[in-house]
Amino acid sequence: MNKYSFRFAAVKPRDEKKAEQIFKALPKLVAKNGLAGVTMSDIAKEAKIATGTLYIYYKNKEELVNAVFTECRQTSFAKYFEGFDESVPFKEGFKKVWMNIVSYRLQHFDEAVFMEQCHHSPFITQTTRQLVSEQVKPLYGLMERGKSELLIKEAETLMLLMFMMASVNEVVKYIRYTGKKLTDDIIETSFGFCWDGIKA
Amino acid sequence: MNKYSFRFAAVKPRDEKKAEQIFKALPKLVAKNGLAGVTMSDIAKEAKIATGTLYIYYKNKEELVNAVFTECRQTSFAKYFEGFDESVPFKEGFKKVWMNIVSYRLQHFDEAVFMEQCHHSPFITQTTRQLVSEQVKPLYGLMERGKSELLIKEAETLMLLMFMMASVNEVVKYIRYTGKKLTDDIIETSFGFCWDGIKA
Amino acid sequence: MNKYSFRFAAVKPRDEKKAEQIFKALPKLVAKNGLAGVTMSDIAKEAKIATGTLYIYYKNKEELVNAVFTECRQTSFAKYFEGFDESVPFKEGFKKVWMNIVSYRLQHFDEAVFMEQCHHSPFITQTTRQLVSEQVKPLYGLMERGKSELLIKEAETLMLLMFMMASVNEVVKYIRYTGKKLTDDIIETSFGFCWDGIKA
Amino acid sequence: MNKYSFRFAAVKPRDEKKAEQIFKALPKLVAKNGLAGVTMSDIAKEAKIATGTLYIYYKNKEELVNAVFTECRQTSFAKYFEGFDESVPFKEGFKKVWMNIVSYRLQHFDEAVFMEQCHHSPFITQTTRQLVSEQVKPLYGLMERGKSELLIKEAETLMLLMFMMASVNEVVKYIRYTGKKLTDDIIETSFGFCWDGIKA
DNA sequence: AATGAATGAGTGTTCATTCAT
DNA sequence: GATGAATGAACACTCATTCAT
Repeated sequence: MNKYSFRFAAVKPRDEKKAEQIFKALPKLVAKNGLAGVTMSDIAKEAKIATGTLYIYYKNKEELVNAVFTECRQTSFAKYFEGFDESVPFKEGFKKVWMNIVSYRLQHFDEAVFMEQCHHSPFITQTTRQLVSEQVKPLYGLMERGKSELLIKEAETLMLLMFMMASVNEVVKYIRYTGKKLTDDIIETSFGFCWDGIKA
Repeated sequence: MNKYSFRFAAVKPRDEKKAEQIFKALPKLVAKNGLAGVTMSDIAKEAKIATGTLYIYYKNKEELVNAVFTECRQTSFAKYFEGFDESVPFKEGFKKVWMNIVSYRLQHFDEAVFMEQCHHSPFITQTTRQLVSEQVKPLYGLMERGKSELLIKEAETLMLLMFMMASVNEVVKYIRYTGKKLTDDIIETSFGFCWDGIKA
Repeated sequence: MNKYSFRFAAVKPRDEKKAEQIFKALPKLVAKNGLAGVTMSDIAKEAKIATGTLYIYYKNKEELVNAVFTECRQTSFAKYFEGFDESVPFKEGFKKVWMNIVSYRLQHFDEAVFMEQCHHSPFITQTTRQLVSEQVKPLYGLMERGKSELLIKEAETLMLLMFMMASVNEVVKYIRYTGKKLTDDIIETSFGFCWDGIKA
Repeated sequence: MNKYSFRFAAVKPRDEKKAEQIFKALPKLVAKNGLAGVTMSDIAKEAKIATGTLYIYYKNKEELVNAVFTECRQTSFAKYFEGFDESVPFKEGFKKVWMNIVSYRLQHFDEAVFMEQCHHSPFITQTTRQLVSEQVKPLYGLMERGKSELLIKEAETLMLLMFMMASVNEVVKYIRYTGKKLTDDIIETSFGFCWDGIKA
């Protein structure tokens, strides 16, 4: 750099860390107080930023909630097939996925509660809801493979899937509300409920 | 002043019809707008009374929500064993109860949504939550009879129960979100998931 | 009234006095601080009511400003022809109206300032602006009579009218900014400017 | 370091081009949205600079508004006597000035609106207001010459001047609100109002 | 008891101003 | 100097609650 060079004015760029803080703050607060009880001021305080700053990242509360909701789902669905191997026998792969979902929801319980609360809230827009149905597709594929291998009951895929998710939610709630550790025993019992329920 | 005069009558501290209107208004509104979006003014309007009148029946919003929540649960649990006959074989009785729950939740879907929304809301007090566990007891008894007859897996009753309720919720959601009629086919499939999952 | 009669629940009706207080508060504040500087909280304080009460009488700030603006104009235009007699010679009648306007604007200077400020504000809607042009019609009629009697220059009525109002505003501002009394001398001089300017 | 180095030069404390952009932006925005509706961010955007930069040129919003207001008045008053020749007969010179003012205000209508809006705003300080009265002095001189030549009514100079400006404003508004071209006819009529009003 | 106008604390949001880059 | 993200006080507006009728 010399006298002929002009450094273009440096600008403080949007801070990725702040986006992350906001993303973490909302589910935590919702799990504690319900969507009803969370204010923008609460979110700002939890994320350790000023209220005004929230509005740099999101146009308003609705957009903030939708964005966090969408990202929550994306992040979680991304994990469901982690370590899943197409080549292993169906039941083993299915259990892997079932277990992945249980693990993720237990570790991110706040997010799970947040997403459940969002479902009937006026904040979540139709656009956001449509995104969700896209994300479910890989799970459909899995279930259909099970049916084609004649290992799974010949029922509508959506019903099978909803039942599977219901069983997942059941373990997660059980662990959370009893405060117990997720032992192998509990896993086997719960997965047993699920598998025996749907196996051909 | 005589027996026909009611000026100082202590009776009728409340108009049962109004209480009923309030009781119906809240779940309806919550199902539409989420607990977050329901105001006392909304409730009054839906119940066709004045806002001030709400405060004659309930001390404040929290008490109103708790009261309606409690009554919702009570009313619904009261129906679960309707037409249940101790003397019929276990599976038949179990299916009767399972079906009762499904039917009630479908017919009173707003109430189901309302209760789900309440679960993580700051409105529902600890006292109210404790009431709930009382109501569940008859279901415990049912499940334990199944275990003692060796028809049901030897798992913790709470887990079995939660799994049963999960399967109920699954059908209800399935019917609601697909908009389908609750056909015998769907009933058989769903109950099949549940029964095969827990049967010994 | 007897035991068969039911007094319908008495309700506190909208208080006309409050509407009046709001109507007076806004122009006063605008004259002091400009439309730019007036908040709903200021208006409420000046009208000695709670901020929330403003929203019982008006849906929002825009409606409040438009309503007060419209009423201001109506009230003032209503006074312009007070004591005006069609049968007196034109110049005399014209002077009466001119003087009425001057008097009114001096006595309600705040309102005059308020209305001027509104003119270029984003608050005043197109609907409100259209109302204004209706109110001007009687003045048009007056001016046209002057022209038909060949006492007034043969110019476009609108121009004559605007010039007349300009001369009114000039006296009003003069009195206000110098702090002088409105003497006969000043009246004669100012009206002279106006009359000599437009007389045939 | 020598005379060709500017490192510590006190010169160019500000970029004249930026000052000009700011000066143009404010009246334009005020004319569109009213003083009430103009934000520092709006000004920055319209002037194509960053908000922070505004604070390099002006300490705060009040100073900015006052500075632009003052400059507006200075620039406009500077034009009023352009092409004015002391040696031509009074009426001709007076008309020249009257016409200059009309022309300037029509061409810079935004500035005229801006200045009118400022008059009752909390932004304009007493100091700024005093500056204004200085600028008017040449107009006083003009009017007094008319009186001394016995061409103008023997009235207070301030009144004559205010009346003259009122007539100017009237034409300007007339042209703007009707959307008409400023024809010779309109000029003659309007100037006629003014001149006949004040001529001896 | 019933009403709904009135209240004012609290909400989402904006915006003048600051500050790290 | 220039930038625009960050700040938080202040705004328009809402809503649980009170109160005069």
